[in-house]
Amino acid sequence: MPSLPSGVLGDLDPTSDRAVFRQIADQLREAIDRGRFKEGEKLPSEAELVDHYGVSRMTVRNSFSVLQGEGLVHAEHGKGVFVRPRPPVRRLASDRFARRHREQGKSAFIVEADAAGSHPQVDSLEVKEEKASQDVSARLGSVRRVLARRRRYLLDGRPVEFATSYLPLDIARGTAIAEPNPGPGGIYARLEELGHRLDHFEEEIRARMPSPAEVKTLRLASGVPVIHLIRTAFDAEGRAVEVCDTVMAADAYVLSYQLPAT
Amino acid sequence: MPSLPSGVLGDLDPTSDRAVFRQIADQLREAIDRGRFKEGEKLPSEAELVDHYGVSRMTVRNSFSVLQGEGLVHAEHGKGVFVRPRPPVRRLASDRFARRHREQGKSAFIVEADAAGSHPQVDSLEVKEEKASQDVSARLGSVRRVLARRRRYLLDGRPVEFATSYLPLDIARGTAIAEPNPGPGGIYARLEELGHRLDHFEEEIRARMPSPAEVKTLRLASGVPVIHLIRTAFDAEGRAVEVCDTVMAADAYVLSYQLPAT
DNA sequence: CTTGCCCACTCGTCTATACGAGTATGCCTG
DNA sequence: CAGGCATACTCGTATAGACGAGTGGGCAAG
Repeated sequence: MPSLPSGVLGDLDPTSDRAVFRQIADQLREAIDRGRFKEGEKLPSEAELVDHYGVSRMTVRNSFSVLQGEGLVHAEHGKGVFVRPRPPVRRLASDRFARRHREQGKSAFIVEADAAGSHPQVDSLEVKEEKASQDVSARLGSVRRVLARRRRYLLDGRPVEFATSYLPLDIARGTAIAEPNPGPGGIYARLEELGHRLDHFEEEIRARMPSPAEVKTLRLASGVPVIHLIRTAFDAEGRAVEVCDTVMAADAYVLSYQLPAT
Repeated sequence: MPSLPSGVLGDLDPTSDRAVFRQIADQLREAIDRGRFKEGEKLPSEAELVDHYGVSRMTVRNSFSVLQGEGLVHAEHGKGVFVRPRPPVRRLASDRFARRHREQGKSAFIVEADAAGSHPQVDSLEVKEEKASQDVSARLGSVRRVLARRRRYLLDGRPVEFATSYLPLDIARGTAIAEPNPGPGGIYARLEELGHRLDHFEEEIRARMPSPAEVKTLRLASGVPVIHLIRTAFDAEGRAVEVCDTVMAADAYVLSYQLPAT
């Protein structure tokens, strides 16, 4: 059995009020923060820590579960526990839907990812008519049924975002918006062609822990929250013409907004 | 020993691949989602679930820890495990720092909370000069030392937000901004009086799990992420005159932005 | 009636053990 | 040399038991 790198981890304080598993978690966390264990690096195995601290295995596992909950480490069955690497972050600027960005052919996601040197993918295309949820109906102004466009975005093979656009049927039915591929500039370009000149967007942002379904869809590690963004697009008459419900892996995004001071 | 409410929780499927503690967590989660256990209500005790499912106590505790990680429940020592109530949410509009909101005497936080019928408090006032962190220095344009204004915001006694404003010394030193109470309209009003007409703000938003220090300061339950917002204020010359670093309890906030479509 | 104590019930921490399953390595066999 | 298997290591799941500590209700003493 390989022994621990000396000096990285200290001893326990038996006189402390702090629970043993918390003390161990504290020491590991500090070692990670100080860079003694680097991103992607393997932590000492459970057995090694059992030997080092003279505690039972469940106590060590308890420590790991604390760090997992904080999103600091992740365990891989059969391999070990590793410092969770910070994935490349996608930056969303508040002007990403401005009209000037809508002229070219490709979607904003593809363009941005290419620019950042990542390999973008969009999958799980589903376009169908369905009953509007209570929330969507309220946002769109009491519509009963809507066109729903679902898709999942991946960067370098990793799912980072899952989004659904909802549009009133009287706007979207029978148009290019109801096609799997709505064409250059996306559905916002199509909306404007159809005479719905976009005036402004409203975005609501929440953060929370993911549901089990979201963990599965976004392949989230434990300890990674999601950013839940709901965007409503309004046309020049003040009518809500689209609601887009987006769930993002929080470790893959920074949202950036520019606001006037007036 | 009180017996379980009948019919709420089913049996285990011994043929399933799914781990027993996950099956139990699934059943509890579903019962909560369906409203069989309401907000604030006590779940069956560990001992009751041990009896009901015929498993060991650690297995039941493991189930609870899954739900705790999802932010669905919280345990209270000596009392039980409860469905976590959703706290009242504070809504932050993107125009909350617009000049027109800056005329009256009280701070935005106090005004909004009063309007919402909550009892607001601001504590942990600390105002001091200090060395700028690398990040703050970069945002403010390579300043070495800054004035830091720290404060914590509470709603109905619960801490919801912890914020630090950083200002270059050449702007803030010796002014009302360096006072614990900067006066009506806050530091933005003072900045404008000092000739720094505010032009626009830039806000960066991240979500992540809290550090242990943040858990303590905001008294966060496990399974509650934080929203990390960094706002930079620019004056009419394009100079960054303030950086405000804010950490919010994610279960207490919805951020709302209004964006032009042009 | 009030005070204070005891006790039952709750979750928190920790030990010791067992077996299963995924991974990687190296050796052995063909 | 190539393939397959044995093995040792990893974490995952589950059991059974022990003691500690916070909470609240009931009972007994004052």
